[in-house]
Amino acid sequence: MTADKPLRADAQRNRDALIAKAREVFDAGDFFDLRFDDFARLAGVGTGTLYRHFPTREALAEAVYHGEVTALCDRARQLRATLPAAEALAAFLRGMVDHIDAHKGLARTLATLMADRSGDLAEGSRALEQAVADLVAAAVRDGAVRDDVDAGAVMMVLHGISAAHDRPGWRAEADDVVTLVLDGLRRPL
Amino acid sequence: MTADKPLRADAQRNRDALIAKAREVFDAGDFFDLRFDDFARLAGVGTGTLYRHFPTREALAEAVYHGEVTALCDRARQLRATLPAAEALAAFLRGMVDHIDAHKGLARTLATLMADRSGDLAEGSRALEQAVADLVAAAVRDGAVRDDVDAGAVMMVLHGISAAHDRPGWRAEADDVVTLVLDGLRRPL
DNA sequence: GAAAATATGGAGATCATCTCCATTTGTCAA
DNA sequence: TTGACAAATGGAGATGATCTCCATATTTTC
Repeated sequence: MTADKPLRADAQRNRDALIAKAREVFDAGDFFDLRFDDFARLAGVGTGTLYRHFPTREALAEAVYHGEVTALCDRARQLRATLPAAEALAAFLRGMVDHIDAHKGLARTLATLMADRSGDLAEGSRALEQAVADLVAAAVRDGAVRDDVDAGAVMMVLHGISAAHDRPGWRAEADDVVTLVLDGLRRPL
Repeated sequence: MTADKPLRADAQRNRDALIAKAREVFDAGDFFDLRFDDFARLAGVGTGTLYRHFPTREALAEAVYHGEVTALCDRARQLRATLPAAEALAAFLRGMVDHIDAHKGLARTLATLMADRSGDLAEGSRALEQAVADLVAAAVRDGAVRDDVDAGAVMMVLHGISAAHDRPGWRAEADDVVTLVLDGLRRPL
């Protein structure tokens, strides 16, 4: 959503339709088999409209990702409000693995489209990083985890989990990675 | 290298030239700004020759990656031969961070090109995974690390380190991730 | 040295992307 | 409710990158 002013109703409707259809096609794993023009058709808009809202596939992916991140941040706040800090962090990380597992196609497509921009990303990634930083900081304050590793390292690990979606043993390995990281965070206590 | 039979000398020469130039352009970060036809020109071959050896940019990336992996596997063997198992594992992981740090453009370009295929990859990735598995297994035998986490989890983390190359605090975070993983591996001892 | 097989390379065919602009739609004020 | 104005639309066609075909060149083997 542009920060400036709200879109006209028809523009908002079209943008929402594009994002919804994109999420669907991403999760089905079909996005790369489609011409972008044809994706516009699928979403019920013209090519000019598609390009006006999202000049690149990556721009579209960022918008889809933004929606995912919003949900994940809500989840993080929820956990912090209801669990002790260390448990909240653990639950959040394991919840992310569940989420990626439940939306494999989506995770795969987003990881691929955004492979060239994991760091200086849109608002989305910063918000997620802040949510993870808040979870880690709360656990540090509780004395439950070490204070010499920040959220950036956890984000990097989450990125690896998300980006390695197509490994055959992905689920078990992702669970193991979360275990290693949580144990590593508790290590020097 | 095809497993079947050796290439003719001129074909081998052209293939080597393509791979060498690709590595150079990848590390310079220019690959995505080039038309593939123009890359052929830069490498000193015709478009037909480029497409004959590497039908896609991803195919070219796999060949470049294969060279990187060969070097990394050599390094792993060297470390296993000269250090105690746990130290060899630690040195290898930290060495990978050094290597990625020294070849940022290369790591970035490879990660981007191969974003859609981290798992069922070419011979290259399997060889690296075997090398890491051997390092982990040796450390388990020494009783230095837990035996309930296999090399797949370590590979996933390494993937995250490599794929998150453009984060502003990349180096410090990568070092922290290796620390977390090593501490996590030692955790329940 | 000749024959056969394989490799080459670049013009041009193919195809996906992207833009332009005539037309349509939405919003707002009177 | 209507008209003016601004913004949005969409698709034909322009643009540009990819990819293939095949005449020619080179390598290999006997």
